Amino acid sequence: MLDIKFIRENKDAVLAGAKKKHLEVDIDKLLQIDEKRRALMAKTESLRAMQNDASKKIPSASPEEKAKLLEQMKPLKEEFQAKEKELQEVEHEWQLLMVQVPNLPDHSVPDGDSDADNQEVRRWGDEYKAQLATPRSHIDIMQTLGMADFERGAKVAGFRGYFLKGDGALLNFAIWRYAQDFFLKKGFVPMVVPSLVRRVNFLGTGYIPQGEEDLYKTQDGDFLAGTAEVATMGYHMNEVLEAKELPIKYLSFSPCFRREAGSHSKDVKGLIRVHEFYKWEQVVLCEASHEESVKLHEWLNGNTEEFIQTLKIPYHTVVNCGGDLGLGQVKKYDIELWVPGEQKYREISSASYFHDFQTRRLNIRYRDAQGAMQYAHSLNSTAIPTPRILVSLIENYQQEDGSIVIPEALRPYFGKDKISK
RNA sequence: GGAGGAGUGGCAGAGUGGUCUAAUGCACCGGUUUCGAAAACCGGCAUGGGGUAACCCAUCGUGAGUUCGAAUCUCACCUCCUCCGCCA
Repeated sequence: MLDIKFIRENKDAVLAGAKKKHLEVDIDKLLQIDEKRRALMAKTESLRAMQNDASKKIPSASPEEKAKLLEQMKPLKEEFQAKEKELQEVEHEWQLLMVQVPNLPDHSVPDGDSDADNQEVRRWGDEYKAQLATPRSHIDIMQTLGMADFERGAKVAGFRGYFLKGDGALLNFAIWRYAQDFFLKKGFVPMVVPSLVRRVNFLGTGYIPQGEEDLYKTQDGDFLAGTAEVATMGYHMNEVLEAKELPIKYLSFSPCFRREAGSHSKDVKGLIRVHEFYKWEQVVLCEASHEESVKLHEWLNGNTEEFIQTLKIPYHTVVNCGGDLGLGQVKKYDIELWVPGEQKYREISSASYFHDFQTRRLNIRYRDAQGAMQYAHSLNSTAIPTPRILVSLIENYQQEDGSIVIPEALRPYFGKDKISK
């Protein structure tokens, strides 16, 4: 959410930002409602002031004066109640419009419509790309080596269901434990966070109202989160943080659930796009400074790049174009790993910063050096998702004889240097 | 699942229908004192909104209600605590 004062004073910038993100937003209507809201506020407040004033006089008034005051207040009260109801309705309408206003993208975000227009900013590890004439897909390799079972996955869990099995399951655990050790050296506080969380957390992080169709909902009205970001951001909701404890850095683990509504025909096989997966997520709250946000954004993305480099998996990093940014994001980097079976890069990580867009909705503040309340800034980035990372790992490390070599960095966690039949 | 208790500013905590403009303490900020610090003392200090300003309005878990007037009374919901039951 943006500050209404900012929207009033920077209407053109807000409109330009929405246009860059290819999002529809009716700022004129919002400002019109805002005008109406403020006028009604002034009216109800003055009526209430009159009522408060009369109420104050009553205790010390004589019986005659008291009767007179009560008589005078009758019409006032009716008017007051009518205005207040009207104000309530306008406030509601105002709120609905406010949560639709997108955050402004950074100047450095390229123009573009979709992920096809994202721009490569770094490429690394071409020499580690699988050099086979006809590389096999991870689906083929994993099934042959007994590492995954997709047919029974579909039988048990339905479309996009999967089982990890044998070395597939163990490799998955090895990656978690390696990632844990690697990222904790960077100074994060580790957490295991809920995936089943309340609606307010999704509103706060910006996944609702716009992205509701991609969430699983329970009969109690709660939702299953698609990322640990939701619960981790909710953790400090309605709190005033100590300035000296900033930046707060969490490494959160959780299962993630995504309906993948609207992607029914995409990536229907294998581990690229599944309804249920697991993820270590980096979440940061910092002081309200653009420079600090930018610095930490680069740092978060750098952490994941560094992790991928230790695994020697070829990747490139793209800066997402305006049309590929979410409502609250100021700027986003995606890290995409090379998938030999498809001969293209596929997303593994996403690092974004939001300024105070999320913290304003979640009411997460701190007191600055001058003693004034400030909304903190928030950022988040994938640390590592499983099982998706297995796709590139397995396909790039496949050998001519159908076996897989285990990346050196993982061997202490996996216990073997090779998976073969 | 059953019974009882509680939710008040950054924190602790008083307040049970009208001087609540929310006591008090801690924390924090400024000052006096000091070579400097601690302690002590003095002063300041909730948040949000509207207004050029004086000032006004809202907020005591959330929402509705009763009342001229609600932190205080009623109802619903949320959360926490204690006990009983069940259970990994």
